[in-house]
Parts: sequence; structure tokens; C-alpha cells
Amino acid sequence: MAENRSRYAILGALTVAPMSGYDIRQFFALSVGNFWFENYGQIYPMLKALQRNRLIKPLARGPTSRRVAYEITAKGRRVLAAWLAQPAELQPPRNEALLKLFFAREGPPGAAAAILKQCRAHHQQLLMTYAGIAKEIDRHSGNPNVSNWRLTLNYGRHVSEALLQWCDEALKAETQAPDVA
Amino acid sequence: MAENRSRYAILGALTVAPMSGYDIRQFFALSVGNFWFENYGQIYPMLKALQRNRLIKPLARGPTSRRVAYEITAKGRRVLAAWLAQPAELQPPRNEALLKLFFAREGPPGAAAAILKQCRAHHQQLLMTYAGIAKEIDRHSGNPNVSNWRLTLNYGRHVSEALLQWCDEALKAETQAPDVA
DNA sequence: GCCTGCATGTAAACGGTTACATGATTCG
DNA sequence: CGAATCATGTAACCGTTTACATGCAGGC
Repeated sequence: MAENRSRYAILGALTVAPMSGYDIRQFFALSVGNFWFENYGQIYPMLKALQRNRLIKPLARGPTSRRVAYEITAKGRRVLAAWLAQPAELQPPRNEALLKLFFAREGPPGAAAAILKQCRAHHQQLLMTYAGIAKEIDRHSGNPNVSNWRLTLNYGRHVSEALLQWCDEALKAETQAPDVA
Repeated sequence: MAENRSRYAILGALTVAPMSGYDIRQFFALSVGNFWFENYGQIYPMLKALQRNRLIKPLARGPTSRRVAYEITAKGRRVLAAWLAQPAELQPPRNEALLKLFFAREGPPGAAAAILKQCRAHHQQLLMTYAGIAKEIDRHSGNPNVSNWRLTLNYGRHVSEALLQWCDEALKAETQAPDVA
């Protein structure tokens, strides 16, 4: 398995602003939910661990609030930077849709077509979501991070457009020589 | 986490031919290694479990060999078909490369460019691998599965071509407005 | 005889998800 | 007051990887 990426994801989130565990989850869900996610079961224990290693430190909290926000330390930034300098893991090892398509002949008639249609709808939906995100990004021009936001957004766009085309080609071939014996 | 897909992957492999645990690992590594993989720690316990549930059954083995091959039963085929009829999980939740790009400004100068170059080389390499696989598939024309093999192959081609283009666009933008402050 | 590949397996650790428990705050 | 949301956390479980252990078979 890949090494503990939640550690770096959380450190990265804290470079944007000091955050609580709750904030961190919101951050991932609302900003980069299309390619990253963290849940509480990872976040809270990791915050404790990062604090023990002095990679983050808690900010003083108001006496009325339970909320504990953390900020990244200089050491934390170094650890994050070292990770960012490493090559990334490209291409996840498993793709369930392709596995199903590979064995589709063993499924009911039209199983392959069903997955292709599901895939098509999925990426069409994604492209609409991306269009919304693009507008959102445009509203923050001036922020030094917009170029990186557009970068990750364009990744999704390229992939979804390519896969829409793939679905269409495959569905066309499917109707000409269908699975149904 | 997604439900136990190793179960179905192994059942699917056994529809191709009766196989031993060793064979199954080879099968995934050599045929669909670009989008699926199983290791022994999953395979052998799962074979026992599948046998207990009567989804597969061991073939008689020669007295000289330790090798135990399994074949899928009718019940096993039904279970596999039921799974194939279900919608697939599209788009894995985590993409490490995009996470790194998203926080690239926190890394050393040129961190984003380094990842983009790595990505470019990766997909160029993949496209060459795919060309080899295409030739391999052509050699099996007549096999009823070739259409599905081409389907999964084309998925990879579409994605890699799209991402090559994405890398080039991104690297071009990068050299115009580099990360290096 | 030795090395490579065939072949089967297990234990421990790790990463990640899910479900649950608890209670404060805020707003209508 | 009640509902939604803020907020923190834990325990159990599951899936997956890694490392290890064992030994046979075939070819150089």
C-alpha cells in the first residue's frame, strides 16, 4: 500500500490556513473532493500524531469554544516539502469498471453496455461539476494558487472528455456487435 | 472501502480457465496488470473461502504435483454474473499526483514541473506498452473476448493520450509563469 | 550442486471506512 | 424549544500489502 498520505494531505491543508479537524474534513470535501478525501477516523488521530512530532501545533482557543485549530510548524513545512519533491504514485492499481468490462461476457446480456452508459453519465455529470468549479475559480483570480487549481481541474476535464469519447465509441461498437449472442 | 472485489476478480479469472493460486497471480500480472492486481495474501485465503461456499471446486491433481487448480462452479458463475450486473465504482477517490500538484507551491521550486514531467514520461511509456498489447490481441483474433480486451485497452489509450496533452499544456503554461517565484 | 522459477501458504502491520457516542452552538 | 450544524473523538472492521517460511522441479 502507498505510504500514509493522509499525513501530507493534512499538512497541506494546514498551509492554506490554520484549521480544526472538522475544518480539514470540510476543506477536502468542498474543495478537492473529486480527487481527495479524508474522514474523521484518519484526521483526529493523525492530528495528535503530527502534534507529537511537532509538525503542527494547536492554537490557543477561546474559553467559550471546544474548537481546536492547528497551524503547521516550520518543521511541518519541511516535511511536506520533502514529500512534494518525491515522485507521485501515478495510476491507481485497480479499476473496478475495467475489471467488470473485461469479464462482461460472463454477466447478463447488456452488462457491458450498462457499465458504459453508467460511465458516460458519470463523466457528463463530472464535466458539469467542473464547469461550476471553473466559475468558482474565476471568482478568486488574484489568488496565487489559481494556476494550480486550474491545473487539477483541467486534469479532470481532459480525462472526462476522453472517457466520454471512449464510451461513445464503445457503445457504438456494442450496438453493432452486441453482447447478446 | 469498496466491498471485497478480489472475490470476483478470482472468479472471473477462473472463467478463463481452471487455475491454481499461482496461475491466478500470473494471470493478473501478465494480462490486466495495468488495471488490476492480486497478491498471494488475498488469493490463497480467498480460494479456501470460495471453495467453502461452493463457488469453486478443486480439480484432481496428479500424484507428482503439489499444484491445485480450481474451476468455477455453476453457483460461482451466478455469483459473478450478479456482481457484473451491478454498477461499477467509477473514479477512485484519491489521486496522489493531483494532491501534490494542488499543494505544489509548498514544495521546492519546480516541484509541479517535476511531477508533470514524470506524468508525461509515464503515459508515454504506457502508450508504448499498449501498442504491444494491441499486437498481442491481434494475434488472438477469433477469440470471443477480443472485443472486451480492446475495450479495456482503448480506455487506457484514451486516458493516456488525454493526459499527455494535459501535461504538455500544463508544462507550457509552467515555463511561461514558473513556480520559481 | 546451484540457481531460477514453480508453488503454497501465514502473520503482522497498515491504511482506510463505517458506525457509534457525545455534547455544544446557533438560528429560526 | 427544536433542528441543523459544529465539533471531537473512538472502536471495530475490512481490505490490502509486505515479509517471511517452506520446499519441489528443472535446467545449467
